[in-house]
Amino acid sequence: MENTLENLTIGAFARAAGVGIEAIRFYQRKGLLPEPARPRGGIRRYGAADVGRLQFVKTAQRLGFSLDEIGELLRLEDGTHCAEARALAEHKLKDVREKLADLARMETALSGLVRACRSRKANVSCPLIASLQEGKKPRGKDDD
Amino acid sequence: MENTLENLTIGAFARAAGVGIEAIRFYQRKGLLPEPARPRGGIRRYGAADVGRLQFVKTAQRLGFSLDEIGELLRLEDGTHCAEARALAEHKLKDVREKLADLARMETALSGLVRACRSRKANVSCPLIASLQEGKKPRGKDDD
DNA sequence: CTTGACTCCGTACTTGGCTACGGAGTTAAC
DNA sequence: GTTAACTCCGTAGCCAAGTACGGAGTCAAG
Repeated sequence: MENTLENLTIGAFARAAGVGIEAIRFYQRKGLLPEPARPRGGIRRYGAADVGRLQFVKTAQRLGFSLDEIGELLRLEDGTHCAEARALAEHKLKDVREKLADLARMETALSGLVRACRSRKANVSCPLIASLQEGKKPRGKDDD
Repeated sequence: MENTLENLTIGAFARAAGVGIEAIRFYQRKGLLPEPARPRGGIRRYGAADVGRLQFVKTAQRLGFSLDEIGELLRLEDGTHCAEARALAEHKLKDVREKLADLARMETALSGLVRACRSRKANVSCPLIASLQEGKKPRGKDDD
């Protein structure tokens, strides 16, 4: 049987998404990826939708989400009932927006550094810490 | 000796930044946080700058940076020579901008879901995977 | 119908990032 | 000046996220 985009062996699937076979099996055990049925004891086959799902897992991971959190995001993708979905989505949205704000501040600081480096050819530092402190509440002894 | 914001014991430092004492010592071993000198065999003291640095570590971690990468970011903060800094900063900037783009797409998908949930009170799903696929090169067999 | 590459599945090992433990020393409060 | 809480430092253990291994089964090409 040929190995088209809708008929991938696990090895071709892994190559298509740029991960190892063992990682795929690991994600399946975690419930993040489906385990297609084996035709009468044969081998499982995967399709483009699986590749997309796996790439999403890797992208989300890079954005700082744990596999458990990614599982929650995938439940949203898969469509859950509205009440449940909405609460979860709002929670994730808050998280994503905070990350966006922090990353944007980091972007500003880094691009400032690059610009400074381009003009004056001297020793420069980069106020990364200070830029991320803006917009965070200063911590007191009682706010845990 | 009192425990002011510029004269923190490690315990107060940990509480101020919301982490455990052992984590601080771990970051010190990794070179991410300084180990202040011990006054004639006494105990180390920490200040507000250390708190900021530690909070930066935690924030960056949440944004998907590993401790090694955070070490690189801190080298930028601390000011290295321009040539080196610029290359590193440009590299990190590229990474940050990719993350920003992905997070923004995720934000769009999630806020769309929340909006949909607010209006129709039905079963909805959330095209997270599709939204993140836009702007990614479709993978062929030769582009690794 | 064999051969070589691949799949399946279980188990074990590894790495990154902490967390716990414990004995010896330090400090602050009484 | 003793006591309770805290610090120091080394070592060990833990959890998340994989990675490696290996024997048995499957598949496709010759």
